[in-house]
Amino acid sequence: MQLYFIIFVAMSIIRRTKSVNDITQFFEESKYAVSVVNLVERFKEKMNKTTVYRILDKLENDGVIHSFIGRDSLKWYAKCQGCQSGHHTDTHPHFQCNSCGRVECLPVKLQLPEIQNLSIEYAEVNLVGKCTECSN
Amino acid sequence: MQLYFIIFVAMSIIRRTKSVNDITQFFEESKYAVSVVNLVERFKEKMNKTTVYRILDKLENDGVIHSFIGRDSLKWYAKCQGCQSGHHTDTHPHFQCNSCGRVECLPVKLQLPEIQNLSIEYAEVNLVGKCTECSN
DNA sequence: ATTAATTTGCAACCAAGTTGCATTAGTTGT
DNA sequence: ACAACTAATGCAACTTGGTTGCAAATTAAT
Repeated sequence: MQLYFIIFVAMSIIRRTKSVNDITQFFEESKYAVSVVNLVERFKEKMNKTTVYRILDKLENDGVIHSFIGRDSLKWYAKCQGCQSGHHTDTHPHFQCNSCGRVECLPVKLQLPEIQNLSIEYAEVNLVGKCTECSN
Repeated sequence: MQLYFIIFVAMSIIRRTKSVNDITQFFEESKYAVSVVNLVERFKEKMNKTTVYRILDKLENDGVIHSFIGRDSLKWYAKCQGCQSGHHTDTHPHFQCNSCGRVECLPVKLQLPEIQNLSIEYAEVNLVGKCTECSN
């Protein structure tokens, strides 16, 4: 309830388009990462797939969401926590359950290996395995 | 020179098809990972793209090469060191230089984070940055 | 040598993602 | 309130990585 109120206020103040709001709100409420095909399917009644792609690009540039490429070659999106515009420092690992397919962001700091003579700008870490519910 | 001899002997003993040999030999000689588009382009005079895809699948299943998905959504291949058939335990990180585009396997053991209640089967780690030559 | 099994090429297809352009919606100035 | 402008959206066509079905060719088996 509070969440909806906050979203409503944010919508009123920032004044974005209806489409951008729809997708933004979806990410606010979603706990897991979502693939781009899923998003296009999910919003196909409300907007064109081109629009979905464009809004996702925009939201990513604005630091609202971040993306990564899954083992399925698809682009997956999830909301950012602590990412600034154009500077996604929050390169946490992503976990995909190969049983139920669910993808989630892991709240873990990565310790990147120090490689001689290589300057690493960011890391993409995808962990694949079984989630809690599927391993029971 | 020794390398060529070894390849020749291996070719004679294992008796694979010409196409499989061409691609296998390419990976023996190549130091870096190669994208699938590059491979199709590289062998387009010698064989059909369907054949390339099929051989890559086969070689990966046989544990000769391994693949990973790059930030460009493309499938990249590199030769395996110490991978057994169907069991790619050697999940080392891959590094892609975002200046020259070169992709290489890093001979580094990964320390995967222990996540509660998640059983992680494998990890895909892609590091992006600048390589030695490009950072000078 | 004839048959059976594998491999390859080809064309058509599928799906993710992009582009150009016309249309609509939203903003601003007068 | 209306015209003029700007930004957002829809649509269709296109590009590209990847797959599939089937026929032709090559290789292996009897």
